[in-house]
Amino acid sequence: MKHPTIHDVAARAGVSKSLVSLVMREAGNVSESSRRAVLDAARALGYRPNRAAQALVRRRSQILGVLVSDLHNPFFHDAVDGIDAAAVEHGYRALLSTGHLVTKQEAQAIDTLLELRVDGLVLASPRVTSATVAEAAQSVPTVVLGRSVRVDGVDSVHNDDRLGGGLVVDHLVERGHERIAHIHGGKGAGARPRRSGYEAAMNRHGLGEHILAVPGAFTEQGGVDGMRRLLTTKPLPTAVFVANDLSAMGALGVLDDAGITVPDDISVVGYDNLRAVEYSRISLTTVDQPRYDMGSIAVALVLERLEEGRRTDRDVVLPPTLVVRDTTAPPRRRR
Amino acid sequence: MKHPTIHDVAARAGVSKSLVSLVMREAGNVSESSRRAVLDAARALGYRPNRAAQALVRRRSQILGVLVSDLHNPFFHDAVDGIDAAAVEHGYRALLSTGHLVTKQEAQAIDTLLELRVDGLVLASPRVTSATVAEAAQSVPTVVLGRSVRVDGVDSVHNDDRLGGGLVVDHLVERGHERIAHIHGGKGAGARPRRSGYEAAMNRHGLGEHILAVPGAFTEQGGVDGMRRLLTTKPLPTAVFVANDLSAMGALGVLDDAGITVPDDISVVGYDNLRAVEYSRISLTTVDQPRYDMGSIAVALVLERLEEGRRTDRDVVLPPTLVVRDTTAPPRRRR
DNA sequence: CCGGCCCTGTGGAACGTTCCAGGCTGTCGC
DNA sequence: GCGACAGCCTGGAACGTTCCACAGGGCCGG
Repeated sequence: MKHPTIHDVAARAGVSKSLVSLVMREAGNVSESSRRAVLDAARALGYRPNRAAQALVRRRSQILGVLVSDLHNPFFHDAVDGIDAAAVEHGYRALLSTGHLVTKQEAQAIDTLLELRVDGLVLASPRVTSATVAEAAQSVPTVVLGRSVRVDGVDSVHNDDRLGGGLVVDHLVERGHERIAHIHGGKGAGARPRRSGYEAAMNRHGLGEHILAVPGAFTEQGGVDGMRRLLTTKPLPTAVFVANDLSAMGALGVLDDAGITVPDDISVVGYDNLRAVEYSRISLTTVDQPRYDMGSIAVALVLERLEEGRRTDRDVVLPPTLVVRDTTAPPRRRR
Repeated sequence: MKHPTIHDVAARAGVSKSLVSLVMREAGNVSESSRRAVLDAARALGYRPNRAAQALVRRRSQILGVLVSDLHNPFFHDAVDGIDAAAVEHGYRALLSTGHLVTKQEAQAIDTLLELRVDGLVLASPRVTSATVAEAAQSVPTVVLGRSVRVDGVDSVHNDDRLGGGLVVDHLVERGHERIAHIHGGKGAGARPRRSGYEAAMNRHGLGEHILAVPGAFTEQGGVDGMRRLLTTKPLPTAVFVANDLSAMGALGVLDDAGITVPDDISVVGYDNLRAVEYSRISLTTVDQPRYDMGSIAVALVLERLEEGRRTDRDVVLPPTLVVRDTTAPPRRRR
């Protein structure tokens, strides 16, 4: 339980602590014999460099902090894969922390990361206020993933949610739908633009009168609540665009319980293209975002500030793509 | 980008660094006026204590490291919830790292955590060798979650996979099945005992001759491969116990593609009771493990060693429970 | 009025590293 | 034979904290 230090290694190898340091970080100008002696001593003692001490003197920890707002949402898993891979590739390690969708806990998680003096911060769909984000960005390069952000000093990478919302409506209209409703994502990342994309497209198609957006959330429960609400509307919509796949799952469950068949009675579209959704009761039509790439781009953005000294803000927007599967069909002739 | 230090705060507040330290960690014996002055100065400067420096001098970081073998497997999400909650409750923070199911990456992730001098380590279904686990345990209290482990100095918490495997067979036998096959989980955590539970139960029911275990893995792909293999066997089994839910999803997909109806033609049982599985094509019969509790127990085990100085090894085994849903039915009369 | 103690506050050492300035050898060129 | 220089190695300062020993002042009791 007692950690050997560089001094212990030095003593055992019969050299100075400086030499050990030189060997450990593979600096040049060390004789082969000393190198060997040090390495042997280190192995024998089970020496492991203390990153905290290292970070203190170099002012770099080589660690990137990642805040994941909701570990349960598969959207983040691929993003984290991308983050992790990019970080490692550039000699950094990613450390995750989560706030379980609770603002205060998220803020504390960010605090912990910042106190640890991570070199950069990736906030995946954070729920915290932009003031908190701005504050973080003041001490370390920070990028927000999954939502557009207008805070000074903060970069962001996200897909074009507005466009994605439009894509969905276009597809449904093409299939012949007019009464297309939307269960929106509340304060979730990207929820607003998805909704406005929906509304704009509806208007564009001359279906403004059929616009109907009911509240939901980016969780299963959100979809359940939204769909229940929707089922009380007088002429049932013939198609529903649900804010994300997770909530679409919930919505599908409600429809099933109500004996409403998808897509015969009603068409459903989600957003995110989660893998699990392919295996759902019925394969969901959805919108895909390049999650993995978003993760690696986020890291690239952090590194640009960190290593190249960029000071201007960047907002990277990636295009979403429609994935048509089995939950969308033309509407029933008449109801 | 320059982090203010305790000295900066001291200068601004007109006191000594020691006083600032006293105030920041809420030690007693500080006058109200000094406290206020320090707090104001800290706020004005945006001071944030440096955990690395703190950790260096107290030999505690108040951080628990968590290695998650596969972020994509929902099994871990609840476990992490439990870990996080328990950690926070005891004044620690959990930091996650992942190895993406690759042994070497996992080992590196553990290394990073150890170099950071986390106070304890929770390894969730690690893929690394027990030598690596033992090594980690030598420098810090370590508990393995999700698999039983026989390494000295390491605690573990897991469900009784052997019992779970038996539960599944009992259920199927009770429904009238005899040709019950198993797609096992390879080297996955708990895969071996689940398999031996299956085999023992088969023998117990006098169905030893029908034992048929084909290789799989704890991933969707594992289930796909296993089921494809199974479909080539001469008299098709009437029921299949798949090593975990994730692979059961894959297996169900294969059956669907082959035009085989579940549960009419064949019954399927998974393991883990993932939430998504309730919403799958057809609600999966599965075995539930108390994931959240496993997480909090893991933390408790770490803390027992850390704060109470326990030195004996503990192996906590939790009971699994069968969750009967829609993928199991009596076998077809004759085929 | 003095000794002691409590209360508040201070400086310095230590934690485990890195980095800098510099110190030996030994070789080479002239 | 001597200066220069390369190659290898060293001690000490610094990083931002905590903690310890101690200091000054006020107050109390005798």
